[in-house]
Order: sequence, then C-alpha cells, then structure tokens
Amino acid sequence: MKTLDETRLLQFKKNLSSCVNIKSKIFYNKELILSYSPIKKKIGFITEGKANIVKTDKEGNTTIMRDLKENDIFSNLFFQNTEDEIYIISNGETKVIFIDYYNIIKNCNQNCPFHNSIVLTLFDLLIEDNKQQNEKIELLSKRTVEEKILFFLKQRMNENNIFKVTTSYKAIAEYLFVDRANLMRELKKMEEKGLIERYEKTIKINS
Amino acid sequence: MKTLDETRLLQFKKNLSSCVNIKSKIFYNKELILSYSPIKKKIGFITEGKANIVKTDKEGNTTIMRDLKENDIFSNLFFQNTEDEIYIISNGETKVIFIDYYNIIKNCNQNCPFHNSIVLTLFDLLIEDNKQQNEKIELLSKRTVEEKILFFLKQRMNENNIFKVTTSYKAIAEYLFVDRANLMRELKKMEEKGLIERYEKTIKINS
DNA sequence: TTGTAATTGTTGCAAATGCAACAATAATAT
DNA sequence: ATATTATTGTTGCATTTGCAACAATTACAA
Repeated sequence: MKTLDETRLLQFKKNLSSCVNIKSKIFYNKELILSYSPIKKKIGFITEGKANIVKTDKEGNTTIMRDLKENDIFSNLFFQNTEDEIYIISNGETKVIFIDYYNIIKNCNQNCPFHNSIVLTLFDLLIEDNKQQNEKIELLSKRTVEEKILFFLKQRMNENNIFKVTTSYKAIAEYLFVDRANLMRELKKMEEKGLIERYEKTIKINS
Repeated sequence: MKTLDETRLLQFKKNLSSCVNIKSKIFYNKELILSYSPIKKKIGFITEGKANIVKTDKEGNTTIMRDLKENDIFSNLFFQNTEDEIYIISNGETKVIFIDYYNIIKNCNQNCPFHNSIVLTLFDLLIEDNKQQNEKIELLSKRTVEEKILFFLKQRMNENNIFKVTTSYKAIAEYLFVDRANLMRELKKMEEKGLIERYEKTIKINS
C-alpha cells in the first residue's frame, strides 16, 4: 500500500497555500536553489523538474550527494555546518515550493483544519526521503565499481531493462563517487562480459 | 537554537503513552530489534543504549549502515525490499519504544491534545535522522581511507580531541566500508605522519 | 557559422585497496 | 583453569582504482 499517492500530494499542495506561507519559484538549469543556512530554516518541495544535492570539499572536488525529482522534499535543516559546502542545484527547469520551517512547527493562526494533514504529509515525505538516502548508502556500500554500477542501473532501469543516460557519464561518476575514467573502463569490461549492452547513451542490463 | 532538547523529548515520551499504543522492550547484546517487513510498519525510538543498522548482502558481507544511540529514531519504513537483508541489532543493553505507524497517521480516537505535538516531535526526530544520514553519505564521499578515518574521528572525538574505541576496529571498518587490515595499516601510517597518536584503544587527533 | 567549452573514450602508470593468511593477544565460555 | 572464540596487528601480493593526459566527438554560444 502506497502512502503517498497522487491524490494526496495534490491535496497537500492545495492545502499548503491556504494554511502556511509559501513561496513558489522557478529555476533554470544549474541555478542555486538552496544553500546551508543556520538562520533561515526552509523546507523545499519540488513540484516540477529535477535537482541535485551537490557537495564541494575544500580541495574543490565535487560530488553529487543525491538526486531529487518531482515530489521530493529537501531542506537546509538536513545539513550540519561542515567544512564542505553543500548546495541544492537545479537540473534543467525546476519548480519549487518553499515552506518556512517555523510556520510548520507553530500552529497557524487561524487554527485551520489543514495544518494537521500538512504535517502528516511532510512526515511521509521525510520518510520517503529517508528511504532514498538509505538506498544511496546501500549503493555506496558496494565493494567494487562494477557492483555500484549494476546497483545503480537496476534501480533506474525501466521494465525492458533499459536505462537511458539523460545526464552525463560525468554526473553518474560523481553520483557513484568513482573516477569517471574508471567508470568508462568498467562499463567496457561489463559489456565484454555480457552483463550490459550499450548503444550510445542507452544501456541494456542483461543480468 | 536546538529544536530537540531534553525537556521536549521527556514530554514526548510522556505524551506517547497517553495517546498512541506503544510497546517498550529491553534488548540485550546483539539481539534483533527490527527487520524489514512490508506489513507491520513500526517506528522505533531508542530510550537507552545503542544499536546498529546492519546490512548483509547475498555474498555474506556485512556492513554497518548506521549507528543509533539514545533518542534516535528508526523504522522498517525506511527500507525498500532489496536482495540485501537489513536488520536493526542491539549493541549492548538497549531500551526501545515501538510505535505503530498507523496509530500515528490516523488521529487517535479521543482526539487528544497530545497527538499534534507527538507528530511534530517525530517530524523533528526524522529531520535529525536525515541529518545523520547525510553525515554518513558525506563520510562515504571521502576519497581515501585516511580521509574517511579523519572525518569519522573528528565527528566523534571529545573536547580534548580524544576518541575511545568502545566497539572494535572490525566494527569501525564495517562502518567505513573499508577493509579492516587496510584500516589498521592506514592508522599506523597516520600515526607515523603525526596525524594521530594511539594508546591501545584511545586515539588522539592532532590536526 | 564558427569558435569555445564540455563530454566521451582511451591509455599508461602509480598508488591505494582488498584479500588471504598468520601469529599474538584478549575476551569469553565451559 | 582451560579451552574456545574473537580481536588485533602485520605482511605479501594481486587487483582495483584514481590520476593525468590526450584525441575525438558533441553541445552550446557568440
């Protein structure tokens, strides 16, 4: 049983605007959606498009911590202040709703009937996010690059075992936390072993 | 400003029992607290002690996905059904409160004044968990074993830059997703470089 | 359209890492 | 007390991986 169906999310978006203060905004490709801030605690909700949580360490290495898509939630509340810089960056045209955290935890003035259901939906959205994070940790727990690639592909392939590289191999390497050259090398090996087949940016998974 | 202080958590525990059905249970060392289940959706809350989220893949490799401590939340809702087996295992004597998920999302019968505040606290506990997961992902994004060790140690050292290995090096290696022998080797190198000092199971971090 | 930037594909090489194996020690159970 | 099991510490070796560098191709902007 799915807890977060379309109907509920639609209701959520409707209720949001009548209960708490929200701000909608459209971002174009590679724009900064949100960065760490200890003061302005915001929760974001993607209504259209995609985004990445990107980390840059002090040596300048960038890694993609997570990808976010429609109906995903994010927040600067999720990040501690570290030496690394963490940003949410749009990936193509992206529509976002921002919700003020204090608006959520304090009941709204008019004690509206929506507040409860909004918090419960946010709760379920957070659980969903948690699940995705665990998937990422599971991916990173794989011992070899080949295992990482297979796990990644199987998670994202369609019913015909096809995965299309819509971003770039560079982005995938950053997401897997592996060297791009090595990713290419392993893909070639996997093709030779018959684990996958490649036609340009389309990958078929055989196992 | 801390959102989850002692007072609030105390209040949370009190309210819980008067609003929703909970079950308290004590676990001894290395007992199974929770496993994946698509049917019985439970949320757990650790009131005393420690636990680990442990994953075993089909080859039998075990990895520690997360450690949990007092006031941490966990749930089988956080995990998808994968080939790998995921368990929550107690680490020493551990006291846990179990909350039924459906009890949370449905308002309690008597429409008690506590329900709201409980959901909000659970919401903040989830945010806290999310933060910890991001820290783990950040740890795993480190490129070398040395960087991973340093990040791990700095996160856990006390105000005197001391970290005491209370578990075992084996457990640390599993948590860092690295080979134990290599962990030992790197620790030795780091000691030679002057980055750390070791006296048995006590590590002093110099940088 | 043409120039510039980004991505893809490839390779040699050095360094990092995991694996296997073993002895020494510590912890635990009988 | 003694046996058994788990942990620690170490090493050689094969493999994997990242890094640097480059050409070829593709995408994008002026």
